[in-house]
Amino acid sequence: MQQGPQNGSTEIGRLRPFLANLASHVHLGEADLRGIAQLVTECRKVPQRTELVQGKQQSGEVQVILSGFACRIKTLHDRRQITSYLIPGDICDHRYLADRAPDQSVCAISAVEVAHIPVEALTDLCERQPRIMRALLRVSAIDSAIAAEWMVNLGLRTAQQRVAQLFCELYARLRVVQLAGSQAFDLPLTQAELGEALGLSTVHVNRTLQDLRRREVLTFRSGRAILHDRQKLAEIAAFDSHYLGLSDPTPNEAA
Amino acid sequence: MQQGPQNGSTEIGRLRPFLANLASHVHLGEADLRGIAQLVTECRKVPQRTELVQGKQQSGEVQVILSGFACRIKTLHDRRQITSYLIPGDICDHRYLADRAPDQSVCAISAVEVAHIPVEALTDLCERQPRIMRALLRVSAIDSAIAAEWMVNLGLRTAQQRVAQLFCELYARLRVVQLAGSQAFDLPLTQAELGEALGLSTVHVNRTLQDLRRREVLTFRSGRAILHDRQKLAEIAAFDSHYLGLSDPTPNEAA
DNA sequence: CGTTGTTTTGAGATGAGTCAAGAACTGTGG
DNA sequence: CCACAGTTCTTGACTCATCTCAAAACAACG
Repeated sequence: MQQGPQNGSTEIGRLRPFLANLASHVHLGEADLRGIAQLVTECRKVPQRTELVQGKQQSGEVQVILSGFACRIKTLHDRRQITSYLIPGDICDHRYLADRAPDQSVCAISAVEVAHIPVEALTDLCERQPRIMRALLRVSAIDSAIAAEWMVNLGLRTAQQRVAQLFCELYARLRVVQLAGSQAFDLPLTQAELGEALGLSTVHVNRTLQDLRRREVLTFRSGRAILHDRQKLAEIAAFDSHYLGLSDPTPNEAA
Repeated sequence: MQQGPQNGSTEIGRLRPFLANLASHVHLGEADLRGIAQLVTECRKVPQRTELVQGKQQSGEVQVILSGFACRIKTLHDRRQITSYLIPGDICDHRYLADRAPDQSVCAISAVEVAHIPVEALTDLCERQPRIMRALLRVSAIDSAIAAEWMVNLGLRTAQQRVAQLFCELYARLRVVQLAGSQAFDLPLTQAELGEALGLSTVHVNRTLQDLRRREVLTFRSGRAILHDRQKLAEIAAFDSHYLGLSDPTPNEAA
């Protein structure tokens, strides 16, 4: 299950979502991609419900989701708040940038493949390739922007709107890594897990989903989401994708 | 009102809160401080309720709060969500690190003094002084950690707990910049503004504050907060200051 | 086919919101 | 120093979105 560094191209294959994510913000050349791929020291599969990162525990490695879904979690008493969903291509914890221990734990929702990259090696690479540093900073900035949007969700939106906005967001993010079709995508979450992210009880998530289904806007069933009417969904959510920074990457600089 | 670069020491005086903030995470020497101070191109006072930063508008400058209070805001329809409070020493928007336009606007709550620092000059300085870069990244990481904690607030805590946690947080943060006494601090917010941050209606904030006052835990009145019983307040909030990263800075490296 | 986890339903409870109006401040100008 | 206008804070009464509890209906799976 553990594997040493491979020849670049194999790793590039596995890392595709991550590289796509980075490249969607800053144009990266073949050399950059290979450079990143070569830093991967380990690639492991973890079963669902496993803790990938323990809060308050520094590790010297960055973990990147290659496949499957995970989430960041904060716990209060015995209740959990999901502070973000991690999809393929996402970095588990951005605090490595500041050389700090994570303040949240990360938990696999489905079975997940993660790549490990030593922080030090990554930092070195960044020094040599500022483009890569920029890409990492942008990814991190977007992470913050998503957090802000989630605060709006929790603070201002109704249950309907929260669900709608979350599905809009996930659709947009999954498209970047080619994991969403034109109107559907896989999303291996339970309604309980949706509730933990949206600040709603499971029961209420259920009722809200039923309603959206009845209105033929969104169907979410057995791990698959179908957006029957994206227009309408975005309207309900008052969704403005701007915060996801999905505009075109800064113009090409080199190949 | 606008001022060119001054000799270092004057600027260091004004910038004290910012420098204290940075230095609380990474030890910085005199030279570092002076270096930062010299980058300030402008120092302006703005009246309360002024917009300091416009969302979606890139400016090439970082703004730092020197005195007074401000907040970041996201708007939905015509309702506002305050996504963070900015106190002296805080950076208005961290997206400069990623060369991106801010995605939130920043608004002065009280009259505020802000320093402007050109991003480019700052970036240059960071390249020469990695310690400074590290400090900036940590400050930004803490900003994210605060955001996560606010999500817990909005998603999991009751009105009581939200208010309690917010006051605990502000107390801790204000202490860093020497703006909180042992059990009281100035906080020029209205109850409505508290509500916009906490996801509560003004009326409910009012009732909650009254309750905390009656129980002799916290008094918040005419812009001043008195924490009669910090212990109790922290208990109510289930406050764990860990996320603020207030531990001692990494050990001294140079002067 | 029993076990376990997830989704649905129903019914009743409640925290927080809304609306509306009055009281208490704050600052301003005469 | 007072009167006035504009906020901000309080209160009361009523509504409502969402929660809790509890049990039933489904699914998935070895």
